[in-house]
Amino acid sequence: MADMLNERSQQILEAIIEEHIATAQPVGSRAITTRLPTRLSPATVRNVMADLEEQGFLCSPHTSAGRIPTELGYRFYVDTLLQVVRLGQQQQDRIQAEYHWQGLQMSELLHTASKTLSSASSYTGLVMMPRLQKTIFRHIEFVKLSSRQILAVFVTQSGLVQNKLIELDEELTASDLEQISNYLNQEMAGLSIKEMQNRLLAEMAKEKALYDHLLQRALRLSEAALDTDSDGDIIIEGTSCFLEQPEFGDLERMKRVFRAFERKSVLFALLDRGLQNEGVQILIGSETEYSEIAGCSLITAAYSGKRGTLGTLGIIGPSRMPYSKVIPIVGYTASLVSRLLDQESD
Amino acid sequence: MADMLNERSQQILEAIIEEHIATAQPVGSRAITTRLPTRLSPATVRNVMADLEEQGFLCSPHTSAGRIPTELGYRFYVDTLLQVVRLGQQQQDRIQAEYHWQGLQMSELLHTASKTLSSASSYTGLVMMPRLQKTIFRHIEFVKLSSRQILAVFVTQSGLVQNKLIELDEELTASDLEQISNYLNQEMAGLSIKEMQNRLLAEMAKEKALYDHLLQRALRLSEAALDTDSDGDIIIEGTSCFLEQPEFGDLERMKRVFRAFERKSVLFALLDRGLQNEGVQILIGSETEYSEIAGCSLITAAYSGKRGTLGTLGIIGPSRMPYSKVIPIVGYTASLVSRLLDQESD
DNA sequence: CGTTAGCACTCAGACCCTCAGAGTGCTAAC
DNA sequence: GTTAGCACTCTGAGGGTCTGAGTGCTAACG
Repeated sequence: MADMLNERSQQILEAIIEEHIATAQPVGSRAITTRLPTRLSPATVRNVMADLEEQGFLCSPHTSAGRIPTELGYRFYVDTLLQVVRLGQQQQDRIQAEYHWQGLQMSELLHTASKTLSSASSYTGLVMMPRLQKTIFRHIEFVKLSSRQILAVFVTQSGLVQNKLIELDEELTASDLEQISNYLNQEMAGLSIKEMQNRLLAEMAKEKALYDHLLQRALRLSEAALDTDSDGDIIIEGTSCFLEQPEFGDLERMKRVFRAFERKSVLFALLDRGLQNEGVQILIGSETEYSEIAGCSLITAAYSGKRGTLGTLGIIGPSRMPYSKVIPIVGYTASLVSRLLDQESD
Repeated sequence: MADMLNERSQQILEAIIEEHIATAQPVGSRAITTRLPTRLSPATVRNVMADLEEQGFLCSPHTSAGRIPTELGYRFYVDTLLQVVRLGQQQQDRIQAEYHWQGLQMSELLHTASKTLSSASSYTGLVMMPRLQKTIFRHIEFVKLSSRQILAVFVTQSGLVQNKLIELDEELTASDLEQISNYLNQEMAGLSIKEMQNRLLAEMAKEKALYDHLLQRALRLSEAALDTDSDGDIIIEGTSCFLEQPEFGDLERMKRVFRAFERKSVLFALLDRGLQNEGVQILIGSETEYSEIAGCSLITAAYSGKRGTLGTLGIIGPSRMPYSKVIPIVGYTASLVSRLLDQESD
């Protein structure tokens, strides 16, 4: 792919894309000549631009406007031309300072992450809450609220706390509850929630005919406690950044984007895809495969606790986006969040 | 105030306002004649309209447009002309159905409330989370996560659960923790969090010289647990409804509104004001006293648990809003939420 | 004296035209 | 292969005109 273009064509493509990112305007041959290392006439640049258009890297909104990058153009730029620099120390410090780090709960930490992603990039910050299924069980506690009402509190290895109110159809004494939680804490520690659920189901099947009521209750109770309905929430911050983007001056497009933000399912699917990948993942325009957010790009990276990947975070903005600035921000935030989560679960 | 206008002027004002609410356009004398019970000529209506403008209820964007209501006009309409009907049974049912009621946690309940407010009204739903300070303490539990790390879980009378991670500078055994929580649960049940904090401070002062280490620790631990940083969050749903409103076609105004939504402090102050009032409160335009949301109106109502007011909920939208439809929605939602919260804390 | 018809007046918005500027592609010369 | 020159195209701004909606005023009417 990179071979399709000679050195000079690549330079010109890069210059066009960077100029367009800066100005949001179609770029003419004239403007490019000043940005190039070698002195070239506009006419020469025009020839090259015509070739680039032929090959699908550029297109022109109309005859007498300049050129703008296509999605293929951005993709080539990101894959081949762009060199990502690490984040400067002072910017790292500025981001880190936002997490005035005093025993934050995980959920607050992730809210902060979403906010800093947005403020540092001036695009919209996204953070996927950890998928409980994949986190590691650490501790469970049952709090008796009334005769038939129990609050289950469970904590994951990475410090995420989850509450669940359970209505009982039979009464359990405080010591029953203690026995049950002791059993679970001893037997299940170190399993993922998913594994734990499977184990519970297996035990329940095995013990079906058994007379050990307490065990049965334990199994049923913990099953209820782990039933994770609030799984996979997404924290979105800085949606108003979209209002600043000239390419969304069209209200119709803007509405589509905002509605997608409210439904969240689209963003969830996209962030979920990022779980598999190492490092920073970039989705440009229709690569997202959702027409609601046409013209948008997504930069994501997975964050992790001690025991592996927990979720993804990133930013979403128009495809015309300063990738070289945004990619390090996402990368740094992911590693910072991972580090902070590691600390937390000492 | 109501005496300033005779019967006919009031009818005409009402017709103008309702027409404007329906069309978002300035209303002409001609259009009004068809909406009036008594047959009048446009010329007569014009005379009345001129008077209404004189008195500040109407204004005209320019000479040859019709009239639009001023804030004073809306205020008079809401106070005097509008008769609020109760919500129809089928609409009540439709709203209530959204709360498929199976052991929801309070926070999910309130999220649902915000969503139904938005979807039922097609404006933006707002719900203020209860101010912990004012809720009633019910139960506290300490979960030992590691030697120096404790998770405090406390539950309020109305079923709100709050977690807090506490770092210790000295080690506490499991039985210490149990003693401490027993002490707190016995001594403090039924107090508001605010009262409880005061009580703790008083005890701490009194026992300063004392050698009862356990008590000292109990006091310090619970003080940390109750330190409510996440207090007063606001749940906003359906911001994209603003994009539909023709009066916010102007991007500048739209941006201001969205930024206010992101900062939340403005909305918080407004909802907080609604805590004092009985019934549904209506703030029109500049009555909100925040220029960021100029041209917006806020309809709010307080919701409560068994033991008094917990917080406020409502909707925000353009001042041109079908008050007669929206007010019952807010009122009904507030009472529904109150009822559900009452059930929960049996 | 309140109501109404008639009329002159105003103004926004649609429409059309023109023009300047930016940028292109092509051709021919370097 | 590169560049200068040139004819061509298209957008967007600016300005003029026209229409329709709506007004305020005046005078007549019951």
